[in-house]
Amino acid sequence: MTKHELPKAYDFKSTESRIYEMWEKGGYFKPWNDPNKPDFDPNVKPFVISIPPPNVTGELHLGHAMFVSMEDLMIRYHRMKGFSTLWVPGSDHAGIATQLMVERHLLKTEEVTREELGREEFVKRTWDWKQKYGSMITTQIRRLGASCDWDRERFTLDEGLSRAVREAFVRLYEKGLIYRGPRLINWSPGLKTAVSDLEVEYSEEEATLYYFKYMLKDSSDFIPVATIRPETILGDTAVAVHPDDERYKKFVGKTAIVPIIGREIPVIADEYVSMEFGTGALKITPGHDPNDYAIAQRHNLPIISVLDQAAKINENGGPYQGQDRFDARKNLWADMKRAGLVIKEEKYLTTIPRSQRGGEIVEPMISTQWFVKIEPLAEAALAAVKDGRIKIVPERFEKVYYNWLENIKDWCISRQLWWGHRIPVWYCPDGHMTTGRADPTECATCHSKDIRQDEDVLDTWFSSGLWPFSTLGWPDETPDYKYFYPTSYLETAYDILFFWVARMIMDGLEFTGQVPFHTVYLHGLVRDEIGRKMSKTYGNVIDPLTVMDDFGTDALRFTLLVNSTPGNDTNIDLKKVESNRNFANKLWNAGRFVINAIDSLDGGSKTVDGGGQTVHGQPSTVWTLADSWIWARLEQLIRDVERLFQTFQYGEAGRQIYEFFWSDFADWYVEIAKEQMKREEIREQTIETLARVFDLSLRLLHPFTPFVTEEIWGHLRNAILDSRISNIAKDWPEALIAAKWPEPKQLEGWEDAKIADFALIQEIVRSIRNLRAEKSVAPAKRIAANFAAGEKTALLQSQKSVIASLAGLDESQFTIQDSLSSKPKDSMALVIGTVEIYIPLAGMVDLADEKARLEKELKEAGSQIERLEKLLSSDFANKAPAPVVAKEREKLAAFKETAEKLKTQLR
RNA sequence: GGGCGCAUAGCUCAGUUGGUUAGAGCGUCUCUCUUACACAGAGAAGGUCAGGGGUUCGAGUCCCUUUGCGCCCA
Repeated sequence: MTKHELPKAYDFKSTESRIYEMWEKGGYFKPWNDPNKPDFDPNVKPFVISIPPPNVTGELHLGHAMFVSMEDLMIRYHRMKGFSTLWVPGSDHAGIATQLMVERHLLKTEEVTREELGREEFVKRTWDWKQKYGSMITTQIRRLGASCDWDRERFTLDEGLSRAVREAFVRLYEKGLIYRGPRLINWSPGLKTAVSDLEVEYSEEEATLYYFKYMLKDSSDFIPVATIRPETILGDTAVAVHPDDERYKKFVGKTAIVPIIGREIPVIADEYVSMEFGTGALKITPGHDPNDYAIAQRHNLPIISVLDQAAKINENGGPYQGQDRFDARKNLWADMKRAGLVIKEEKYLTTIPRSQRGGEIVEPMISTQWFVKIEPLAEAALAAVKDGRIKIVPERFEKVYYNWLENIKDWCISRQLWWGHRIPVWYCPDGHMTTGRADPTECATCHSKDIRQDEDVLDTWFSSGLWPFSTLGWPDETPDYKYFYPTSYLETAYDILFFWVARMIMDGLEFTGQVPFHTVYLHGLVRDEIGRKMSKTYGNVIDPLTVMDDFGTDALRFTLLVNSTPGNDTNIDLKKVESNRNFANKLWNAGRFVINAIDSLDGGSKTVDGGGQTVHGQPSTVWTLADSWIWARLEQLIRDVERLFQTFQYGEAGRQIYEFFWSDFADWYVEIAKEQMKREEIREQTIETLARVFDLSLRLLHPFTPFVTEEIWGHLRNAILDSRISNIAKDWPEALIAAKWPEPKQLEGWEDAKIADFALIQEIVRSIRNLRAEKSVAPAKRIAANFAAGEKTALLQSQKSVIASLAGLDESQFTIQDSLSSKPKDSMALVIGTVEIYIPLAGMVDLADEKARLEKELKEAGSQIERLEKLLSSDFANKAPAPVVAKEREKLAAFKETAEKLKTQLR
């Protein structure tokens, strides 16, 4: 009976929540150097990430799972490296999404609209909703293992953050960078609000192109015109043709008649008109088209709006007033047909602007809105990346970022919603505007007491843009702000580079004078197993909660982290998650083995270490080849992982750790350790090596798979502390989350030789196993073998029991000699480099088969020799670096020897 | 129209200072419940690295180009 018995399979269900609670209660998520505490040291370097705030009413999806996994990895790594690490959590109020959700809910449960409730009551109800459901998303984020400092959780509508929004607005206003006015904006008729350019998506769709006659006044002449949206004819204020167009030149300056409603409008000439497209003539509707709007500005044309807020025809639409935009289209067209104005209709592929939320067709409309004059901010933001103060990973997104900022347009920040930060501007009856950090009681211009606040709220992104500093206390110079700002990394998906990242950079520079972070890491989008976007219509949505239920959080995290590369989309396949659950189980079971081994040590205190070379503090004077090899491999791994982490190649790092753990540690070292533990003189050092290598492996894996590593590490630590080798864990903290990250060491010079020697042992073992499988030797059957090992005799002698146990050889019938006087009878021969192996398998040796097998190998060796001789006699030998050439020469020599041995066999 | 990405084993993907007959997981085929693990172990099959050209002693990797797919911006 062992002291620390563990179940046979890792049970993530009973582990994850317990571990998370332990971390959180233990204060491990908090920065160890806290500026609000008396022992604070301002010289300690912090590492800070602010979470991309999810919608407060959102539900966890794989996008969240991705960013949480990635950021938690970054945070845990830096925490283990000793940084005073802070991950600031929180959520945003998601104006449109939340308002819609609450509206729907109210309609369903109470059958009331928000208009019926009134603004104040509706906002109150929305807060109630937020109180009730607002913690759902953060609870789900916790489930992913997020090691955020929850005491510093923020919400964009909190008092502090609202004050930051107010401060930002007022500063911009006072600087003249915020203005209000009628402009052509994108109007969402369903939501009845303006949306920004970024919130409009364009999709290629089949539409109808309507051709009709624009009749000229007092004439039977007409100009043929085509349009996608006939209802906008009602708002036409000109017909435009190209100045060089021979067909229409003569009409320029004449008057055209708007169909049905009969308004007189000019025929103008403008170079913008394409002579090739459509009929070559353009109707100009400045109130409902951005290009027409620009033309109207040039020609001083009047602007007529024909749609109301619900996209119904307004009073300017004559007989069509009150009709929905699409009904009006049909009706007007029918009327025109009757009037003989219609030429034809044809199918036409065009881009249709749709609302990012809801998908309805967005209408360009003239509307009075608030805007941020963005150019000065954009210039500063551009410079910050260009001069390297901010680095974007992967680099190619810098170009995308430049392109956007160089062509940026003013940002429409007002929304006709109730849920959000109300615009802090008050109007008096004379139309004077008053703003300020505190609510005004009178008009600043005329001192009228009759003032009312603007009805609109700010775009949610206006507040998220302040996130990295507003969450730390800005505009106050709080201890947190002073110490933790600027933050370190900003990690998010590339699809919100413009929405959020660019705006944070602009705002950070404008309001704090500093870049808000020095590195932007962008991950890709998560798609389904064949690369499709997840959507409810496809029915291919994978719910991360279900995945965690089925395979555990670690498996999901590892899958997302290891199967993705920076900036590239990743397909999630449940098969992969399953295999990563198996990996967690592998860790668990390797842990059980190591812990059993530790428990099996006799009591009493450990004897004093010998001197000599050490690796990670362990004496190496009596190391076996396997011991040296696993250390060399582990040190190599630590160096590689460090390099990969520094260059943001987290996926590759994870793969390498996985590979090391499964293939090197579990498949080879553990198997050899079983043999070594039978030898009393090296038993303890073997167990120590198992414990130390396992410990370091868990540390490396912890940022990827925090739960299983924490759990098994805790058991490991207890087992070690209860054993005679307790000294190796004497400096370990109580939890892995707080353990020190393995630091890379310089090579000591012995490593390559040990790795090469071990590779020979592996090759020999594999060859024998292969032969056994080919010849269907029963797995349990111990067989005899005779080695002629030449210069490798001493090495192989020292590894005799290792080879025997791994290859299933009978040690009493296993000889290793320099050479054999004669080739053993009835044996099969294997040649590995200079080593010849004879396996006597009486009755199973078919001479013809045997000959064919050896000839095949000889042929292979021959072709290698040919290739290498050709290579080495080419320019390669002169121009390639010496070590590379030497390596190839060695290979050639080895193949030559193999070929010689094979030839002897065949004689 | 401008920009970017991808194309490697049946499938999904790694492969980042170019180093020499390419790796993983899953799937497939043998064998084994060997005292950590069948969520496992051992073995095997499977690729002209999309096509063409170039640079180089050497190209999956760098350059040009063609084709196909995807994304972003206008």
